[in-house]
Amino acid sequence: MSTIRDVAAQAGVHPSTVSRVFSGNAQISEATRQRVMEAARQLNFQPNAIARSLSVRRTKTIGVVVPHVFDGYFVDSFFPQLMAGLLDVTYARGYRLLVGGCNGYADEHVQALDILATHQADGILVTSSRLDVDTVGNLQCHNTPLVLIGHPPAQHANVAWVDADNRSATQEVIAYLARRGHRRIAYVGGDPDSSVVKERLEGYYAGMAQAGLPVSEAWIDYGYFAEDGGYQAVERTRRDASNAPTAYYAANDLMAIGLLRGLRERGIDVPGEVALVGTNDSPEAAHLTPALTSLQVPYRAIAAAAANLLIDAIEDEEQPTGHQLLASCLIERESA
Amino acid sequence: MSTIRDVAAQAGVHPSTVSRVFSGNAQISEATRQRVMEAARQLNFQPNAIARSLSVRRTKTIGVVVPHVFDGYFVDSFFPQLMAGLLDVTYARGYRLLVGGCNGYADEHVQALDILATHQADGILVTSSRLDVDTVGNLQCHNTPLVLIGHPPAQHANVAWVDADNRSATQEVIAYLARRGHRRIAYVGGDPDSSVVKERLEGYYAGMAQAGLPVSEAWIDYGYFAEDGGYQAVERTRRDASNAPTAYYAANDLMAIGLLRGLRERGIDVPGEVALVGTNDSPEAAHLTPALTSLQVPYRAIAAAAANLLIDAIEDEEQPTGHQLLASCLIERESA
DNA sequence: CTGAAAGCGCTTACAG
DNA sequence: CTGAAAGCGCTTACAG
Repeated sequence: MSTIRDVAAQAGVHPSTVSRVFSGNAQISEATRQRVMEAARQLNFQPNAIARSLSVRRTKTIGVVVPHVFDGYFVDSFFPQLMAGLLDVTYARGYRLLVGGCNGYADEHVQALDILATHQADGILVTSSRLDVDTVGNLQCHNTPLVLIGHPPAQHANVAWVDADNRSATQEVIAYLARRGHRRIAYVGGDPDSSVVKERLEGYYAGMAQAGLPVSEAWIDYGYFAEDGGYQAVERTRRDASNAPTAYYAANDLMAIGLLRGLRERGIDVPGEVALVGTNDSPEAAHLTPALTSLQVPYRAIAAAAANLLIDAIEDEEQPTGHQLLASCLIERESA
Repeated sequence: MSTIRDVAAQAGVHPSTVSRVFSGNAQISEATRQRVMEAARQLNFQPNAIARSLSVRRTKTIGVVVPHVFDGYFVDSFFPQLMAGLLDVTYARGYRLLVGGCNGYADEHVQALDILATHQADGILVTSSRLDVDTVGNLQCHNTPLVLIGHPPAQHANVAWVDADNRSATQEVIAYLARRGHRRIAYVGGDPDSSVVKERLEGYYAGMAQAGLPVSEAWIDYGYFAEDGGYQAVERTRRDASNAPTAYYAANDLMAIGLLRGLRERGIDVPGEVALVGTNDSPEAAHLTPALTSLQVPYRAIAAAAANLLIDAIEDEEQPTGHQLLASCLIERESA
């Protein structure tokens, strides 16, 4: 690989001149620009991005760590939509995306911290749904720009974040179900430690309260975001036949599919006897029988908004601030 | 941010000593290691990865550019499985993944070249299904390690690649259909310029020939990998009712879903009157009615194998060589 | 508009 | 085992 030096020699100019023609923003006479470009072409020169990054202290890269910790992470639509939104804006704005893997929630934070601390990226997006106070604090204390996808812990109201309207959207779903005459509505929530699940649970309680409906603890279950978890929730929520739910809200479609299977096995007709609403509008939702009514969460738009917030901050050389709550949309199909 | 200098000052040693304790592989007395670590802790020091990269000429990053050019790219299971496989091995081997977007096939190659030329990554994975000779040549002439996911053009037999057994797997599917008594079998292929589609078409012809079946041009159609393309293929392939196919093989599930819709609209029963086989075993395949028989392509394993090949080459400081052909597996369900 | 120099923050032969 | 120095390949005030 040739360097700026080689090109300079070839073109008969100083290396700094070569640097100037490649960095774009400098006054260079057309004649020398030509000479330099020609020399560069001959030597097949392209500036080394790493050297440039070290010098300008900017990598044109944003980091994200993906927590493929639960079964089905790469099957659910969350991940591809997240990447899609991130790539939409990083590409448009001339950035690249540095993706790190991890092997659990704790490690997710370690990896994110590592990307920040070692300056591998100009800023970082954190998607963890299990953020604790310390983690956010640690992430913030490197003053590299940081934006969360999801809500921050209450103590860190100052970090920038963007999220879906989990609480109110869930509340709306419950209201929708109540309007259709359901009184015993179950909530199948996924990982109980995740903040989304907590927000949705709040929305569930709010929706029930608003509709004047009592809540039985037996209706609240956690399917751990997996198909089998949804399946098992059927058994657990229907032990007392006289108190069995007539409607289920599941916090992702995978669990809704498990619920559907469990209900079908018991000969319970959906939506005839029991209504079912999933979340995420996964590719399979439209193709189930009955087609699954699902709460579509705008992950792609959320990811894009987060990336924009982050890049804005990077380019303005300040910590990102503010937050955005994007609206979900209930896709009504046949199951409810 | 503190640097190696600050830590050296604090610990009363030379900067090179600090470097040595952090680089791991150097003889350092336990006493000075302690002093250095303590100083680093106090100053919250972590080595700057960019500076290190410049010095060692290694980024511990591999690049990939994702071509979200066709409708449904982020819906199909190819993309998430690809990322899953890549993350599995990059994570395990201490690498990160640098992902670039692009806005079309031509740009895909520009981006890949850019990542290489600017040394942003130690090696690159190319997933393009529309590789031409020049592109591969250009990519190779930077002698950064390169591995293709998919077949190389014939002229570049020396690049390393890993792919699914597209040709023979498709041939097997045709044989399977022929064994079940089908004689008029259609091929709905996706983007005709993509190499996968060409390989599958070869497999189709081979399968038909092997079964002693004539092929009618009317049975070959391109759905451009989109649901609607599959839908439209129904009309085009059935103009001559007496020659209408009794079985369809579609090169992805999205198109198979479109075919299913088109057939249903015409009152044609699947699998009663017409058999249908898709490709990729997308999440929705199992949940369609009838459940879709689909050729499962081991994308995650392919991506993992490619990443391993690439990282092996990077660490051995040589161009990767060889290739791997991973077996697909027909998931038999109800549609065929 | 262009050159000469110092610097970005590490690493690593070379001595001792 | 540790220090002093040169180098990785750029950028960017500072002069002129």
